[in-house]
Amino acid sequence: MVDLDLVRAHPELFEAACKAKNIKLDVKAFLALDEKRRKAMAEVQTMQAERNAVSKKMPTLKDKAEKEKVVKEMKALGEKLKEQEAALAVLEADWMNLQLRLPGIPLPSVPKGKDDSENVEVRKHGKIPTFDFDPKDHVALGESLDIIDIPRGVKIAGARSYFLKGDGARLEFALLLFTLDHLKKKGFTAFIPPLLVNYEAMMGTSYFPGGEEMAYAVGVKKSRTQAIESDDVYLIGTSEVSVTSYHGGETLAITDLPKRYCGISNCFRREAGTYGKDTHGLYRIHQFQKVEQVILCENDPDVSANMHQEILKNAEEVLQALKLPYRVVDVCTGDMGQGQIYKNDIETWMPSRKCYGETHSCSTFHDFQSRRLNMKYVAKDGTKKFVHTLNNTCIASPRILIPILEMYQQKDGSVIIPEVLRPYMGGQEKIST
RNA sequence: GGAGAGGUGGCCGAGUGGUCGAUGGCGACAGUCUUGAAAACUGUUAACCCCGCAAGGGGUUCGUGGGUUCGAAUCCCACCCUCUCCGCCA
Repeated sequence: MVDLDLVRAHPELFEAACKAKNIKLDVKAFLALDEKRRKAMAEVQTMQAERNAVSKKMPTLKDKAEKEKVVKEMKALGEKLKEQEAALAVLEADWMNLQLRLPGIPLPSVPKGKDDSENVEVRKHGKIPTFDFDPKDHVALGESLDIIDIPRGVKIAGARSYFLKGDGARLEFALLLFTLDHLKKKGFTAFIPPLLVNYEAMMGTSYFPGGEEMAYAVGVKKSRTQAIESDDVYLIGTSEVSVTSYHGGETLAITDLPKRYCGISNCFRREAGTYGKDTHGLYRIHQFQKVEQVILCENDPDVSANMHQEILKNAEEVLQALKLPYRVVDVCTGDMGQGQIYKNDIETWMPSRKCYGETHSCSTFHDFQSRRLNMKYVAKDGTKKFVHTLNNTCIASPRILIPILEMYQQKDGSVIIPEVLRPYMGGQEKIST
């Protein structure tokens, strides 16, 4: 959600943002509707004012004939009002639908571009490895070590499904726990959040409206064997949804800020519209586990910019501890989400793909989400302001298993366990057949 | 799943058809008193939206949505949520 006064005063900013982000939205049409809506509101409110004034007088009317006359008039007014209110409700619904699709305006520093091919590399870390043997990819490694079973995952759950098994399952939890401990040292509070959330949480974090087909809705209308009522809850695609919504509707004290939160959760993604894309292995799947950093801070661009760097650094430190080569990119306008105004991806080197693959995504929203979530704080001057929100992945598995397995594989087909993870695996040093 | 109770302002709680955005209390804020504080006393104290440069005016909101009515916190219907008891269960 955006500042409507700003839209009215400077529609061109939002038109430019729509164009840059490839959002099909007619800002002028929205403003025309906004005008129409306000006109209709004025009419309705005038009628309501009259009704209220007469109603207030009603008990004082003693004369029976006069009273009857007034009642008759009010009845007519009431009917007309009902019609106008219904018409206004239609306008409001259309208005809201457009209003929720207005984009956050990218910061001036964000590179212009149409899609991820135009993201701009900021820095690289680590050395791209060479192997003195014929390296396997993570699928082959997972299969030979019996730690990943994709065919059986597909058998029971369909495409993009998998089992992690044995040391594969343990390795994932080691990664998650290591990351949680890392963030604990950085002052983050961990959350195991609801995985099923209501529409408001999806809307508040700006996944809805627009991203409905990306989320699993729970309670199918009809199964093969029986009709089931929908529960109107949705499986989160990231704990950002639950954790950012945690203080929704609240007014925080400035001394409470910044909030450094992290959610650990399963994440569910329908991956609609990605048919045929990244079908191999564990890169793009329907379910995974993630530790996500979430920040709520003051409504100050400098403060949130610093927080952005802080959570970016936290994630980089995890990759450095795992000794994985990665690069950081500035995400271009065309590859940003509706609400994001600045975004970095971290891409980790994946030997089998012979390229860097996105493993982290660090986003600044300013007050875009907090306006939707109605999440404020009392500023130094005593006024209430919307907080700034940010979030970044800290680790997401099993996608991160791709570089780990592939980078740490040995000639004999075994995989060395990264040193920092060994304490979380009972001191185990390698996975072998 | 069965039975019952309930959802009112920052909090507690009154309010069963009209001068009710809502008595009272607590809290918070300001003032009087005090060397200072406490106590006491006095006053102020909701959010959102629309019009307006402003002063100000108007509207909406008593869980949510619908209905009855000239008029709804109050009556009717549906739904959501909370609590208590019983059953079932990780």
